[in-house]
Amino acid sequence: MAKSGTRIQKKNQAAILEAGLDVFSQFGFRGSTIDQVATKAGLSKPNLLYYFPSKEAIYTALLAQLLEDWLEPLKALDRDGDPVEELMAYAKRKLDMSQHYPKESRLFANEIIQGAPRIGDVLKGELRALVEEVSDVINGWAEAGRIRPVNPYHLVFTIWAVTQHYADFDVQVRAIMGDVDPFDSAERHLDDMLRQMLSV
Amino acid sequence: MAKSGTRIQKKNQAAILEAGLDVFSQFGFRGSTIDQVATKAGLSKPNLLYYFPSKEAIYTALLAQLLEDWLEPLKALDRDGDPVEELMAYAKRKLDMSQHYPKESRLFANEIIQGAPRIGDVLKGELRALVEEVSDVINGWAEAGRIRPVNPYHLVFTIWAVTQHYADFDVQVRAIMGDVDPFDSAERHLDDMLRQMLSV
Amino acid sequence: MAKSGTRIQKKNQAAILEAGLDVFSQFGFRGSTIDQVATKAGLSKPNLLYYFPSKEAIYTALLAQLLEDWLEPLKALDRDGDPVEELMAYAKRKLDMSQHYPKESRLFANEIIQGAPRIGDVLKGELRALVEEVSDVINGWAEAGRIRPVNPYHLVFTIWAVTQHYADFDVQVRAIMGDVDPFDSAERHLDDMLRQMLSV
Amino acid sequence: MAKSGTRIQKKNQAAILEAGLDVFSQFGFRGSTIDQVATKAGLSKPNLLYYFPSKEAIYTALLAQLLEDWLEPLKALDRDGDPVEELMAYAKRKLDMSQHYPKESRLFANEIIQGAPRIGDVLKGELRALVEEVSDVINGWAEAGRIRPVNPYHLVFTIWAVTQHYADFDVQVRAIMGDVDPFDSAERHLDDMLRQMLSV
DNA sequence: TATGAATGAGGATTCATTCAT
DNA sequence: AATGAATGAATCCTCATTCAT
Repeated sequence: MAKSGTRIQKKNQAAILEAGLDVFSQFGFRGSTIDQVATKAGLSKPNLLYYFPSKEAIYTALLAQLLEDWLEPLKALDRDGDPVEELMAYAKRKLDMSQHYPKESRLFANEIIQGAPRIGDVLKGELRALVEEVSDVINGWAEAGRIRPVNPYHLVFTIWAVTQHYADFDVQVRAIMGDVDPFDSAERHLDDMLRQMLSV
Repeated sequence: MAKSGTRIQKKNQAAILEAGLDVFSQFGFRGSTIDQVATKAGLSKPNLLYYFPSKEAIYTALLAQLLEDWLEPLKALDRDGDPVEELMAYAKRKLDMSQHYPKESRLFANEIIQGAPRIGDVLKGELRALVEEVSDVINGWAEAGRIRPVNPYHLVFTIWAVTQHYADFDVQVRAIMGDVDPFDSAERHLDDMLRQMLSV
Repeated sequence: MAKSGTRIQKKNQAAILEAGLDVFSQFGFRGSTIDQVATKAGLSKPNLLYYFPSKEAIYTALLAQLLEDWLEPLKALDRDGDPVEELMAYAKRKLDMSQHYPKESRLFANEIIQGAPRIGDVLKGELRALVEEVSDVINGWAEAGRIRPVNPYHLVFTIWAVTQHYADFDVQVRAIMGDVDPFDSAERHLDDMLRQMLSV
Repeated sequence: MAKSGTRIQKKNQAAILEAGLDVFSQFGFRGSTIDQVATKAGLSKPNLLYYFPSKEAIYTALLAQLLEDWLEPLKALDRDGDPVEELMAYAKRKLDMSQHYPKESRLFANEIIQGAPRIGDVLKGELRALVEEVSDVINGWAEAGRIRPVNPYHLVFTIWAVTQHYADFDVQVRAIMGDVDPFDSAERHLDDMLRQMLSV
């Protein structure tokens, strides 16, 4: 797919991916042009296409890279830890990602909203399996009486929805909250919400 | 903007708006073509442009129509009703909208994710004012000890995030839950979540 | 070509021709649209096409009507009148036409500049013959010593050029002269010029 | 606006401008198509648009270039020269331009006739100022008794009108004069006319 | 590695004209 | 005599991609 040799190659690839993230996350795949990406990456269009064979290739590379980061926190959930703390830590990590990597979140959101044409398989495969595992863990905790009984799927969706909202709907959130930084108070709210929902 | 006379006009306009909703909600504004909309509406491209002067006009008409429906439930919140019931009813309405009007939700999400270029003003104006009002109501309830103290802004965001997630991330939700209809269990979860968060 | 029956028909035909003159004289044939003409004439597009079968037909009708008015003053030149007075009267009539029918002049100019695709034959036929006649008259006058010897063709061109300039280059003339009405002083200038050129 | 580097760029730009002059001068702005220009320039349409961003840009570039050439002779008028000779030299230069650059003249005429939408400002600014200066010079000459008293504005218009007529109304002039080259006799006529008008 | 040049396939929109009523 | 509806053929312009160097 992408070249992976000298320093300059790596530098340019990184620049392209970063630029691609900027552009694709804002305008979506079809709404973005190679020119935008190339300009932002400081390269000429043909030179950009020397590193990635097509617009699609850049986008796909971004998505692939993104997916790993996306799934990773879920894998870190420890069935032997304290249930409430574990879930709250997971939510916290997701919120941090929304704060520090909002473009990634929006890129992902864009892809899903449009029907996940490029990552549908991952969703139905790896992600589904992962969530199933997590679901088992949560169900185990509930059966053991260590958390309130909850539908594990919807619990996971809730954490995703709430945390990603601050990245994906950033414009709306800030339009409503004005100059107050949403993240200053969001964590507290999330904490409270989960604790209420889960604590026995 | 749009003609508004005879039967055939109304019929075609409606067909165009419906087709536009289909297409725009899936591909976003830039990712959609007039051809797609025209074909789906059963019209030729120039004939479609006989009813709406441009691609943008269709999109704008959809957004405008959508925004009203979007803001309306919030206005229905009754400060003299039972706090928990009022908020749960609101959440329920939002969830119903996600279930029955998922395309509208995705169209809206698309617009917001891309920076709300066309409705930024509404967000900062009418929506912000509305949420501020609601925030006052919620704060009043909390101060009166009728619900647990919560950050009203984040409470509203949470309700939005969770309910809209089922429409906007529909593909992902279904990829994970398989053949089970998410909405069958979502309401129960939402109910439980809000009751835990709010009941004193 | 055009219907010619009832009052209403005549009224509408006249309205169309007048509107066509307005539009065509400003934007040229290709630069004008039937819609512009129809709107200005207070008719619907299809109704306009009920009276004239095509855009071209309106334009042609205008040109034809115009040509007569255009050639007519030349025919009025009287070989038995006073040479200088005759020529000055002719020039005066042309100047008056520029003042009172500038659109007609511009329509004509447009057509000629673009190579006279529609009236080339008239130019090479009727107009040429007319000018030849006039040329004979002028030459006769010169030979009789009643005016200074001049090239009759260029004399005619000069009269055309100078008088039509005030209509065709109206914008430029007014840009340069500011609020002063060019026609107030133009006639005097024209008079002087011709008298100097022609008087023995 | 236009690239300005390598040989091939200069070559293609020149080809485009030349083709644009051909086409625009004949059909006007709206009546011309990019395709016509591209074909005449020996380029594909998108390749043409690689050099100029739009149809308008080509036209504007032509007009800008043209305007300089257009104003220049006027600046050359020398208040310290012999009045009649200076004015006749100016007229001669204008006539030469009509002979050798008729397309430029027609392009200009087209623009003015249609209301000078793109150069109205230049007309009201630079051109007006220039003519005002020239007007002062001519008035000075007249007051000094070195030429007959004339309205300087109309004198200038007359020179413009008569000389440009041979370019702008070329088709008509040739239709009337047949095979005789108008320019062979035009200069003589112009000379005579100005001398009669101006000599004391 | 890098870029200037070129192009085919769209894609939005315009517009003269036709059709049905 | 009039109009609402419809369309095919342009026409301007964009853009991913290729080619030559």
